[in-house]
Amino acid sequence: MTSLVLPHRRHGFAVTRQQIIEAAREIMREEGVGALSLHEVARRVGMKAPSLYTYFESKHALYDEVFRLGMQKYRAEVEELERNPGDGPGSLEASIRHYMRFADENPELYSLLFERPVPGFEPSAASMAEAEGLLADAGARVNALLDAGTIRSGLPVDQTRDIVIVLMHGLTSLKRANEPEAGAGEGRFDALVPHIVALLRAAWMPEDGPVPGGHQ
Amino acid sequence: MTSLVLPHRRHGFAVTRQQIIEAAREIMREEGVGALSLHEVARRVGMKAPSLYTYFESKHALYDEVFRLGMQKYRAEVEELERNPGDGPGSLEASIRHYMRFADENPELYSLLFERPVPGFEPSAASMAEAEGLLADAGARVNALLDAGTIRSGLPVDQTRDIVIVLMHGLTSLKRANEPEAGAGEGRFDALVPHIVALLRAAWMPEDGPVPGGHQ
DNA sequence: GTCTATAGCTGGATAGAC
DNA sequence: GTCTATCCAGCTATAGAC
Repeated sequence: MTSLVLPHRRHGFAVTRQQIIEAAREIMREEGVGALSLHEVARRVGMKAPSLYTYFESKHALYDEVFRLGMQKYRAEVEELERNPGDGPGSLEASIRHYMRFADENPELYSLLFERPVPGFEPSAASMAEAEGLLADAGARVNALLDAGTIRSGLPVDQTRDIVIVLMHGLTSLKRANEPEAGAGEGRFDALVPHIVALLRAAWMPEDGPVPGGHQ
Repeated sequence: MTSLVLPHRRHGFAVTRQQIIEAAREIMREEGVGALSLHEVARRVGMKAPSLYTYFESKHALYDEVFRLGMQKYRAEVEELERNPGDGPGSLEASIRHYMRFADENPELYSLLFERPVPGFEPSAASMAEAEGLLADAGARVNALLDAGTIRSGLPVDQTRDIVIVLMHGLTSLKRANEPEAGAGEGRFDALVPHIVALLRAAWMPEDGPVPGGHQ
């Protein structure tokens, strides 16, 4: 159980590293993901830029760590969300709203994770593993919704999952581009969420039609 | 009919201006929209950077012109597409595929127009007018699809239009982030297009169910 | 672990000669 | 309309003293 990893010293190293990451996220949030600058990071943590190289090999390595931690954070939130039971339409709506809220609360993470706005930045293998885990999580989630009859598609799980992701991502991306000032739950695109849940519920279900109030 | 606008001289001014715009698009395509640099533009058109200020007031003004012309180009393509008749599912599928193809052929325009990746860049009033015209076009288009019974939503036209846009944009944005190398028509997300058309066709239509082959 | 110094490059924009 | 010169600033990254 001996720690093979941080902190190297009594506590300073890991703490400083965390501060650097926080400062980097702050800059990305304020100036855009592509505007990250090591000089500016250093300024904000009270250092000179070269000192940062003690903590990260390069600017890309800093991006990569923010990416990896961002994926972990999103996955942890989803896990927490699923601690509440439910396969019904309410839980699907909650998942979509959570995705939108995550983008609202962590725009710099949303952009870095799901929009890939930094040309030349490719996530490391470790980071990609997180991303693939997220996709697998989503597949399992959609599978449960299909089993419960909350959504019907007549398609393989993977394609159904992709349609759900397309809707979540389309809503969020358009909201951010067209209504960046609208808060969580506000605006044209948030208003569509219940209708989109109904759409997924009604699809390919000619026999009985949508059941707006039903739960299973 | 006397030209109130370019060219000021026999022909040189407008030509050079066009070359500058082309070079700018080229850079944005290669390096990312945010990486546009006037020095690099000048290099490519065989000038020095200060000379560009004869043609554009600032870097933002150049962005704005690319934005405006990009909107015009997309709208013109849509108009051309609609020259072929049709309110059926085939024409909806064609519209979605056109959106994806536009992003594939003009990634720098797609990003600039629909993703807003340049912090601090706000389109001018003239450019916003183009953007609003595009939204109106889309509304009219969706209205025709509703009238023809190709899609059914039980929602106001504006919300139906927004759902269609969400789907088109979600498909395209995810494809670009996750499968940037896939060509037009290729990949997981392109494969979803027919299913999404069927989804919009089947929605809120409990009486008769989807009619995959039907046209009106 | 942090610093100074520096290399070596990039950028947007303006003034003023021609 | 294009240029040179310049201003002033930014940046990533490395070398090496302390």
